[in-house]
Amino acid sequence: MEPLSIGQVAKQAGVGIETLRFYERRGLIDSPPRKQSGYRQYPENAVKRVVFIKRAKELGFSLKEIAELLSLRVEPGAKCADVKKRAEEKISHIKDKIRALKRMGNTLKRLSDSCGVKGPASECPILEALDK
Amino acid sequence: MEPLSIGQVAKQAGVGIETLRFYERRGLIDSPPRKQSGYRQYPENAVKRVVFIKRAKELGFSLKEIAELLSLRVEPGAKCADVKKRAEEKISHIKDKIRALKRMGNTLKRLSDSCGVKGPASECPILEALDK
DNA sequence: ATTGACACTGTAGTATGGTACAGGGTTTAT
DNA sequence: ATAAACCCTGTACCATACTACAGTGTCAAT
Repeated sequence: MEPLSIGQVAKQAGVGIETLRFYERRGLIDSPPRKQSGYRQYPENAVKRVVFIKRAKELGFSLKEIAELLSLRVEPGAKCADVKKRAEEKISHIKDKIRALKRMGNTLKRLSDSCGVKGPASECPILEALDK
Repeated sequence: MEPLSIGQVAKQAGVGIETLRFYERRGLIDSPPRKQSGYRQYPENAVKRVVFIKRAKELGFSLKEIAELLSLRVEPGAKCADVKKRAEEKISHIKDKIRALKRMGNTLKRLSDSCGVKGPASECPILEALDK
């Protein structure tokens, strides 16, 4: 399999070239081998890794958290149990996030439902509720 | 009613003094009148305004969005429906996030459940799945 | 009157997650 | 061979939402 240039990885993963170099500096992707010219030569699975990062970001994980998730597979002495433990921590973290978002959503929904559509904003129950 | 000092407003609203000056620069709170000394003299309702900002932030609005929300109250022609529409947009974003998090949580859970505890991480099904 | 707490402006720094050059060298296609 | 397209490092910059000074002036209590 032909190694990929940074531009090819960027294009396939749907991110900018600068973003890849940024992720590399942050340790989210491995420093790939270089050509004699210094050009990066990415293995094919680099694209998958970047897509994973993108997805995790969309789910609200910070880059730091994503680095932790990714480090699960790199640590040489890591036992499967360790990985499982981290995964479970993440699951609980995800549940907390869902709960917080649900609270937020419910509050907004309650307000929105109580909102008529004709009055001036000065009588809007959303604004009034927030004003208390 | 006695006007409030910036420190009093900060304390009552539960924010830092610097935050108030920052909000003032951003146009989220009105520039209050000043004493001859230059000290800010806030009307009592300044506290409510800051609490409004705090709550809206907790509901996931950015300061920019909050400024827009606040401006709706001031614009004479603003309809309650406009505010409702913005709230509903927020609700839909929140729902998307929850759905995505649930997917990720389920994926992690499935992996975690299939994970033994004795093997080295290199054979861990979680890690293998992340690589896909 | 003097001390300590409080306030002022202006500037700079923090963290997060990138994005945009400048000033080079390299590859590829014609 | 030469031009376009690509890549390199390093640094600086963007928005967001604060937070922390430095250097100075003011207010309240004793």
